[in-house]
Amino acid sequence: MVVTPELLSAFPILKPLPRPALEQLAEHSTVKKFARRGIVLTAGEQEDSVCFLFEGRLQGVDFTIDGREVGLFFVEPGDFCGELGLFDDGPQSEFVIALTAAVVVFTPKEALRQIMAKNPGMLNILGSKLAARVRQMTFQRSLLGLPNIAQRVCCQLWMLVPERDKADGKSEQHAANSMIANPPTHMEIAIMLNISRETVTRVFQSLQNRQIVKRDGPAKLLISDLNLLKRYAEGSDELG
Amino acid sequence: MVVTPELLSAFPILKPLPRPALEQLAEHSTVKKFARRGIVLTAGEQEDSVCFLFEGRLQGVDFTIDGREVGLFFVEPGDFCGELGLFDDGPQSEFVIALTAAVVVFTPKEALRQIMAKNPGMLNILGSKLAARVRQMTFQRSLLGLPNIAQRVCCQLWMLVPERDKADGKSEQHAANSMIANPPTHMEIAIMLNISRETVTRVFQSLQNRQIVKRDGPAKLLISDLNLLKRYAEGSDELG
DNA sequence: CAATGCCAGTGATTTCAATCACACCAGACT
DNA sequence: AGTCTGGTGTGATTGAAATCACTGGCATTG
Repeated sequence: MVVTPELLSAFPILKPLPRPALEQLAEHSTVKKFARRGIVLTAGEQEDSVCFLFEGRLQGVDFTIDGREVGLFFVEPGDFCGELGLFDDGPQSEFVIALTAAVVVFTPKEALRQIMAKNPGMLNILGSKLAARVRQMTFQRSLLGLPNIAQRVCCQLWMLVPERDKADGKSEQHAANSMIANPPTHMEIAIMLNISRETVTRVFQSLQNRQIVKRDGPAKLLISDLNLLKRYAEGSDELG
Repeated sequence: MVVTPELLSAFPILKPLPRPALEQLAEHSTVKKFARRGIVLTAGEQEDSVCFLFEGRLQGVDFTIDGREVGLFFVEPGDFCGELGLFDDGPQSEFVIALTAAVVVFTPKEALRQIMAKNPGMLNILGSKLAARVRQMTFQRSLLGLPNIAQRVCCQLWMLVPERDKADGKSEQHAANSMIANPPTHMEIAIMLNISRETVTRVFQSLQNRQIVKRDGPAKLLISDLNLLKRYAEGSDELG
């Protein structure tokens, strides 16, 4: 499928690039569609592309020595993954799989490297992205230290709330609400948090009983009370 | 205290730098000594130096929302930390504390940035270091997925074995041995692995009973049988 | 249309590490 | 010497989450 410069400029990191650079990138990029469970990047492989997610949701996963699946991060539309290879020529550090049907733009590392070399702004942006990744991993690790499992789930849920809704309702009196599109399955959340699928289910039940979240079909999770969710995430309140 | 170019060139990443660059860095660098438990870098602060560890052992730590300490990584002599700030101007992502008395060289970010800009080799090296950091965090995360706690401890222990000794004894028949200088306390290992201090103690007892490790004063931990330790780490054998 | 597979929900049971509550030891300090 | 402190060693108890073993719903597919 053809990739246009316009498509690329839909991604925040690429947006500031000059038109010729975008054209150059577009020329070498390809779009690929993945079905649920499709493997986008393979750990250990010498992947030669960076993946920009246009639609859907991806998850970085790894496996323990004894074969258990471990969830590392989620990738939301507009974000990208596989950027580690831009900085060294090591292997891809983890698997990236599609949690939902997904549309991904593959841009060769080499093309991006050339842009990076010419374009110090780009270098900075990619550098801060990598730094952000480290910060995010650090946060995720600190989640695992929480002894209260329900709090862990609430934190993870909070992170899935769209950014624009988070600020909402700070001053407002009524219960601010939001929606998570294509939410991960209980299992997918479980491996992120090092807990069992059943435990995630039970926490969700508890949240539903308290009218804090609500399922709306398989592709939508409504958050009825953002403030309350946040309180649970922060530990100000405890889920019995 | 005065920092000489020779001192700096003791660090693998700085070694390939041309002499003038080293001189420039040395001029702006300072040495600082820390006592055990000293705080080298503070999370949230806008730290303006990269820390090269000359002697001792450091640990990156974070805290959960409810105040528990979480161990992130160890820093060994010859390695460095606080490099995230080279790539963006965000705050230091975690605390770094001295586990033993330590000698640390502080080199201002600005000086390093200048070198980086002039010196594409340096950029690559720092880039791959950051990439290595991500890989290392990914691995550490996967450790936490191990259901067998003893195995976790053995993996962590294995990672503390000096690199040069690891290859050893692959072909040899006799039990290859090694030594970990200034090993972390049980508590410090515990927070890395999300387990309690007592549990670490019990695993160590078990390892000592099997003559796999042996204390030699507080500053030395002897590994009497590297191969066996590795087998436990890999899960080929189980510690009752 | 069965038929299959995947996801979610739920009770019963088990297990195993956290916690608590100590004792002990070595080194630092007075 | 005496006293503190920080690290370690150990047993008893307990509690919370994993596991097991199901049910049932919904969607895809032959």
